[in-house]
Amino acid sequence: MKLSANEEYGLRCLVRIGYAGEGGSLTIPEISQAEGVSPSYAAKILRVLRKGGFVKAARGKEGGYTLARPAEAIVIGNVIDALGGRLFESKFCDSHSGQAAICTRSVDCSVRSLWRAVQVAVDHVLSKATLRDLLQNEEDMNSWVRTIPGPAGLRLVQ
Amino acid sequence: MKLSANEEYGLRCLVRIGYAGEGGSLTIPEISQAEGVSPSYAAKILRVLRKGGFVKAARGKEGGYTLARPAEAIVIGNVIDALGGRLFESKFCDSHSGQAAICTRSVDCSVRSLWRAVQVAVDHVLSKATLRDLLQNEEDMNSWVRTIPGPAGLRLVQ
DNA sequence: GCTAATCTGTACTTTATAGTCAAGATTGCC
DNA sequence: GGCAATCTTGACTATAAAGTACAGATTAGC
Ligand code: FES
Ligand code: FES
Repeated sequence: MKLSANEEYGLRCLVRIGYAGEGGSLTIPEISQAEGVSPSYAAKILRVLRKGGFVKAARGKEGGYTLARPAEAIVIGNVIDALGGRLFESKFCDSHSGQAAICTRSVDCSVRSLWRAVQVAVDHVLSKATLRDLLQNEEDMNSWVRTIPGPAGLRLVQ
Repeated sequence: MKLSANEEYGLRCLVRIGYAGEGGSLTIPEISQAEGVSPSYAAKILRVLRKGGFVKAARGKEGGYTLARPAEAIVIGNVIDALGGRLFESKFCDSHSGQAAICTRSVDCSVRSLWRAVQVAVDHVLSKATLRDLLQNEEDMNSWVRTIPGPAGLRLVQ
């Protein structure tokens, strides 16, 4: 259960573009340098973000990437889904092997129920966060996190 | 953000051994067949579970694997940590690149705050689940999940 | 139209994960 | 002791993910 490189850098690139403000744009070399990844790799990641509909690209001189929508309309959960897929999806149980009593896939499996619960917990946080929320400093973000109803908010406070 | 093969099969193997009951034991060929993985691979996974202190192995004829502790004393969160590591740990931000305003690693990063919140949400589910909880059918497990305070429980009900 | 800056797409290389294999060590039983 | 069933270990191969390279297409400005 790790973040993939796509997820880690993809989200950071998106935040970086968001920092450029309404209509502001950044080029691949700029993003690349800011995030400390190679231009080639940045291009690869930005392609995913573009295909996901989160950024728009302008070619040619004076080109660059800009947000496809206002930051508050970009839900982080959707971004992560585009960059790295979900932890648990319905087809998950079609792909793994094992027949007997536990994982009869689609009949009766307590493990599946647990994964589903974890996915719900993750979604609960990521579906509430928008890019707008990430365009603030860590302290403000921590305050925001505490506003999430439920444990994620509560326990972060310690 | 995917489950690794270790996590997926490791947990299922552990549940399988749990099904053998108090003091009951299973051999690698048995586990392998039940879970539909090769004996070699089952052995590799069981080694991780053994080193994590979740199962004990007996060699020789009449050997096999058995739970190292009662099922209710095995917290699934710990099992997953042993099998696949955590989503977010403090050293996470030491390893990624990028210097400028967002990810100054350890100074001020809203993204980090979000990952931390996700980790907390995951822990909230996995730290409450024990192997005992998984030794029941899916319906009972769903009921159990609903007892988790907060969103994971609530939203699974739909 | 030319040039330089930019994105786009595909193919490639490198590295990490997944999965296999075989030789060795331990134990119970006869 | 000898045998067969079992776990243990490290090295090996295969596959997927991460990261790079490059040739092509688009655009602004002159
Ligand atoms: S059937 Fe998918 S985890 Fe058991
Ligand atoms: S410093 Fe680690 S995610 Fe930004």
